[in-house]
Amino acid sequence: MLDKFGVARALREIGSLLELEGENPFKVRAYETGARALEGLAEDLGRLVAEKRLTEVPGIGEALAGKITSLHTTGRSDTLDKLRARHPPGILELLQVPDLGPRKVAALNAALGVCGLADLEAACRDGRVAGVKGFGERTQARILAGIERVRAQAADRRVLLARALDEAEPLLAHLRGAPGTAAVELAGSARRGRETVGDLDLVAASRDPSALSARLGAYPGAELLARGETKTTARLGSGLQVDLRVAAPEDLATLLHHMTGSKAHHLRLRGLARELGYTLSEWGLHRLPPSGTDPDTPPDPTAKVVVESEEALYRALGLSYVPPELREDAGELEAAGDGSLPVDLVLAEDVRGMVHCHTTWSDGRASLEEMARAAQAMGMEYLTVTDHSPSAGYAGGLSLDRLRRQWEEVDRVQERVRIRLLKGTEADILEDGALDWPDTVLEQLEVVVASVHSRMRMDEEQMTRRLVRAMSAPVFKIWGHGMGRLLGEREAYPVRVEEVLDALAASRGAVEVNGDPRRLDLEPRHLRAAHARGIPVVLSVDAHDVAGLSCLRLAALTARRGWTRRGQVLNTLGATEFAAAVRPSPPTGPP
DNA sequence: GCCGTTTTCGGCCCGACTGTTTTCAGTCG
Repeated sequence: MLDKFGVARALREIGSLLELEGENPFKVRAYETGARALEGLAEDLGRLVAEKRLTEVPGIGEALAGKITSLHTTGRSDTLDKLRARHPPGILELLQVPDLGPRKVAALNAALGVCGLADLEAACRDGRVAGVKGFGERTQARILAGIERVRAQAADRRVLLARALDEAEPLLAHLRGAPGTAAVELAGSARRGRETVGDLDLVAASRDPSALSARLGAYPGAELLARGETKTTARLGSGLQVDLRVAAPEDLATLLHHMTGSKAHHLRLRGLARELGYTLSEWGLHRLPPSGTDPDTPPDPTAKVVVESEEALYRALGLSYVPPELREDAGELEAAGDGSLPVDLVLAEDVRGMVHCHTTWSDGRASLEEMARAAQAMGMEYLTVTDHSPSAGYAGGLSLDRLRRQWEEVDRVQERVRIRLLKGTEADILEDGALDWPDTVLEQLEVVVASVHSRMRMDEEQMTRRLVRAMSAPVFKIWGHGMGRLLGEREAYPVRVEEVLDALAASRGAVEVNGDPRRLDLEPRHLRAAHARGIPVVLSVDAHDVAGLSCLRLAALTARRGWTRRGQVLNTLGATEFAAAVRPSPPTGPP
């Protein structure tokens, strides 16, 4: 019995092992496509299997449906069992070594019998790899270095988006100073706002590529790893890798688009281009020669279509513009084709109030007044003061007595600042799903964020019940950092999100997009599930100091990835409207 | 292995860079 992620893993393993055997690359890709289709499944896998409707899913045909059914119901597949029997167990980890693909792994295994990282390392150290046909001393040294990196990366592979953006900014400024350079832009997963980033992808428009790569090499701490005519790779002092691609100014738009990805989005887009009689690459959009033309005929220089911008590229393919944050092949191309893609995705600039702020009253490091003045200086119209509640003892949670005294300070500070301060709390969701303030207190507050901070190792059933109860509370509450994940440190807790969202939709409340660089929670797919239920959203900073207020941009990127529109975000409202929208006390109905 | 207004076969995205070659295969993104 495997869930959809387990089945997807098994399909990828089949694909990798087939690749190792030199199987048709398109067949190999079909397994990857199938795995992706499963992971993105909106419907329950069990139901699709039971109703024999798997082949209705694009990318899944008869053959994959059979294997998926077997893997889902029995946890096994004959194909996978046979493949595993033919290969030593450690062979797949060799594919993780940079510059080692299926062909080379197969060659090394055949010649030297290596079947694991330790084997391969030993073979490099005593020089046996260099003796294999197709390999040499340099390759052997690269493999050895690659093994080191695989091991290092196993601990800490990707960096947080916030860090990648912080590193990109001064580097971009540095490169823009290179002679003959018209533009340097950030691309890659950082531009798409992915929560973690493997490397920085930069693109540039320049008539003098070598000046630009020299400039990259001269960046303090940078080390050039590869340097070609149009592509340069470097490692920054921090260890972060940078890929810089250079094109002539007229090719910048297609290069930027290419390097922004995602790969899945590109695959679909290129297929679409081909259907319309074009071929798309980083070097532009070209009309295909008429079918039947000898493939060795040199390309027709007039076949190139002028593409001035990414917008123009999508337009040429009959699509509305797809912003970078949406380019994940998660339905955006279908929506861009039929005009249903949202055009008013929220921007950080749309936000008028800072939500979810801590102060020295609990575990914040800045005073209430410092936070208020900093938010005011950023142009904000209001700030919610949401310090921790009584059971958050570890975080200096407020007692009722201290909460009342905090209100007095809020009133005092309010007289000295223009920005409106809203009295709130970040209430703990207790083990049984109750909030840790009585309703009588909650109803006197102006904002309630409700979050889980303890007992996170419950099973899925318990956690779902707990959160369903919390989200069903009669007060209006904002579900704080919904899944409790800490990127690279702690997994999200197991919970049936959709049931929790159903409860929230039936009650009164909103979901938060938490901009803490380690959280970025709820994540995009769950945001889309919230939108589908009409649940409003707040972009929040969860700030514990003045610098934390700048997390707003990360919250906005994450919200955009979740297809969040401006009108769905409560803190794009003015202070009075926002306060009315989130007021915890239930509206007084007719008698 | 999947797919179909080119529809049950014959396609399937495309180019840069490296190393070991001596004309190209493999890998990567």
